[in-house]
Amino acid sequence: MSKLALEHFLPYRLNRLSSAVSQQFRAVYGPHHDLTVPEWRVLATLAQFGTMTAKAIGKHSSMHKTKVSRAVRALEERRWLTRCESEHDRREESLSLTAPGLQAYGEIVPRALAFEAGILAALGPHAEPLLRALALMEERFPVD
Amino acid sequence: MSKLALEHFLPYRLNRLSSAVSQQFRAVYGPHHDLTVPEWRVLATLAQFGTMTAKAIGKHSSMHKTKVSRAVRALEERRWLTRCESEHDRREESLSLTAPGLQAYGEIVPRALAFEAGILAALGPHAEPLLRALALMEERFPVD
DNA sequence: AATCGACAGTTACCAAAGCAACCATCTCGA
DNA sequence: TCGAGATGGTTGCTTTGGTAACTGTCGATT
Repeated sequence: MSKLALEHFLPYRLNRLSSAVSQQFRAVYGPHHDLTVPEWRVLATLAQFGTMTAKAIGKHSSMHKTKVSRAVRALEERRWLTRCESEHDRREESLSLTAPGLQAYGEIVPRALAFEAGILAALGPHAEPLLRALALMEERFPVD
Repeated sequence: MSKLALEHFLPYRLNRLSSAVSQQFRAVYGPHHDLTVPEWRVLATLAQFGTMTAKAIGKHSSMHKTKVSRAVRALEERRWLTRCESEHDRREESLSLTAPGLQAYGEIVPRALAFEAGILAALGPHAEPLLRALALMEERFPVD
């Protein structure tokens, strides 16, 4: 009978690693601004692209529309984001960051990049191959 | 102001990939035996090591004790697992798989290995570096 | 042997995520 | 122009996961 060692099994390892990295990453924005992961993703996406709709945010950040909806509301209550009804289609809303939102983003980004750089530096020469392998796997497991 | 592209950000990419792989993997044991991920982990761990306690399962599969507790109960109700009070310490229970549990495991494992092999094959020469990088990162983000 | 702190495991409670139903609006075709 | 289906977004329900409190047992110290 074939055997399987869980600790060497790829899906398990990816899952474990992803959780650990996410949890550590929370320390980057946690202490100052208490964000959830979906909120962070909405913030980052809006900062990256400027004004856009909830649908577009969800597509770019791989989040279900309910997750986006709730994260948007949370950021709105924090005054980091404003809604503005699109004039040519009143179903959708144009979302954009406010000045405080942009400022918070500006504070988080350098630390986020430093966090990532720290991991890549620890990988040293293995960083490059890892990123290539990641890209290949992302291609194999595309966004739904 | 520094910029961050979410789709290239390592924690995001790991998280996305891990979810996608896990979801695809559910198709491996999903259709025949409807297992959750924690249940699969308990099954795999018990099959790997034979009789052991819930605490030990949690440690090996990186799961919180409540997750283990619930997965164990679910497998017990399915008659895939039996509890047996340890005689030298009545706080802990010796858990082991039943014949049906072992049989289900035996059916799942080859397909799980094939699933993993498929991914690694698609990575081709990038597989080896990926695994090395994974190991390095696991070292950097150890189990709590 | 009585008690205190540690420990295995369960349960209760709360936060987060997904699914499905829903509302409002748009588009397209008769 | 009006009706049917599609679409952006929200809300309610259910499932899942985590934290903390609890139960019962052990080991050690007295």
